[in-house]
Amino acid sequence: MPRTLIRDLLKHVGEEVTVYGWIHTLRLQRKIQFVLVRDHTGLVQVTNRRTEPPSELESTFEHRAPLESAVKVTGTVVENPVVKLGGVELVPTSVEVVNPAEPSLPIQQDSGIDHRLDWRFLDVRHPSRHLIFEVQTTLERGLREFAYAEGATEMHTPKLMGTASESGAEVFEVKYFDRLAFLAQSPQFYKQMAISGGFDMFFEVGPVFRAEPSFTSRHATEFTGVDVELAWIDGVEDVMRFEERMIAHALTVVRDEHAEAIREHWGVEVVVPDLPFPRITMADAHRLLAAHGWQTDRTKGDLDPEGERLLSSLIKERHGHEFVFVTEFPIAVRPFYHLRPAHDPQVTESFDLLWNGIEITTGAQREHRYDVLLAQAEEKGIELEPMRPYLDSFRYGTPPHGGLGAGLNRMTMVLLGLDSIRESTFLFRGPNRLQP
RNA sequence: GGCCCAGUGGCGCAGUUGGUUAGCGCGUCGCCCUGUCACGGCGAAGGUCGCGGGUUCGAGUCCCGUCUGGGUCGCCA
Repeated sequence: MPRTLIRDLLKHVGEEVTVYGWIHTLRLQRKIQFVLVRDHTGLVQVTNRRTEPPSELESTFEHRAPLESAVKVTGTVVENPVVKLGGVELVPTSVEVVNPAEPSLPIQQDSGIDHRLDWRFLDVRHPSRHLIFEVQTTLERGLREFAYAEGATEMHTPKLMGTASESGAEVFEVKYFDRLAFLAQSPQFYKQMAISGGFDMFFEVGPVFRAEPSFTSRHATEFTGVDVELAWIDGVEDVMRFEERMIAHALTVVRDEHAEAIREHWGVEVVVPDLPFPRITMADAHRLLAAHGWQTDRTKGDLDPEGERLLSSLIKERHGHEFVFVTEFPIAVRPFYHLRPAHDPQVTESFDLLWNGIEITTGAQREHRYDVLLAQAEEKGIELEPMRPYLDSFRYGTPPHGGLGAGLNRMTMVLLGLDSIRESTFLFRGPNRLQP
């Protein structure tokens, strides 16, 4: 029998079908057995009346199909309003235990996150956890769809690098035959090189590695980055306009496809944000926050996590908006390749995008003039020779450009209101976790 | 890395000012139960309370050390 997906059973009332899935719940009574079978599309109640003598099928449920066993159930789809789950039930004619689970599962739904991560494959079988990754797929697809429609080329840049790309301190070293290589902490240099290479719009979704021993609910040592780079821009505003439209599109797709399931499983309403997103300069953000009691010992002018949360809540109060672009970061907290505006050389043409208090993006217009780029790198005390190939790419007509890097797992976390990036990462990598 | 918190049967937790056989829920196993839908009922198995040391007549409980994990800060997406 070919497979029928559980969500499609209503189309097959009265027919004999076979569903493939896992034993979700067993409710075995004297005269009748109720067994919930789950596949990735839903749950169905398998209803089996006991017979005298007991059928093969009956004793299978009784003794040979522990919870989470993989099964194929063949039976007739019967409409029955008494059944709360979808109003249909499957009256089985045969059950094949394809692969039994061991009795007594190592985790349950309310197990701690760390323990669940040890048994992640079991954890993500649960419908609400499964949904996280369905949503993340749709979110990624929405972002990609938009970029494609705008004319982007999706590129794939190396994750092995011969030199540390930016700061050096936060990259992983790996053995590379008889020398050292580094894991890419962003496609930054490569995507700019693509702009120099004549690609008008660069798009990449790929792994990003950070050797930061950060112990927070929003950090990982490996995560999925969404990178965009745009050529021939007139200013950083073009980058922000691109991103807000891209996010609004992606969230529209997510809402259309998952709003109901997200409400059911996570109690969250998917909000498609209005355009444009609110914007505030870092200087204004400081003034606004100071007026609301924010105190910081930071001297360099960046926001701390508390400042980010407070700013987001103030913006939400004033504009009813979950997003806010913070612009014009001071040069001290930005890398050498960010463009400095003529009107104020102490700031950069850059931004962070906050979503409900969490930083999900950093973006900027880049310095495309070779001599200025060199001067800014030297000013930051950066060794030039190791990044010669990058610097050389600016010597032959690089157009003005800018772009952004966004964290896909962070976006999913904020979207669903999850309390940790561990939840929105299938197999999390952190300072204390390399397995599974 | 700093600070804070936690570690008790397979899982989630309780354990009162240190005091007999360390409880509860879920799960597991056995028996019972005419439609359940968080199914229900009865019974059973399963723990040297993270590890090491100390205080005490007596430590899950107090002290020191250590390991593991969580939260937060720094840093960032």
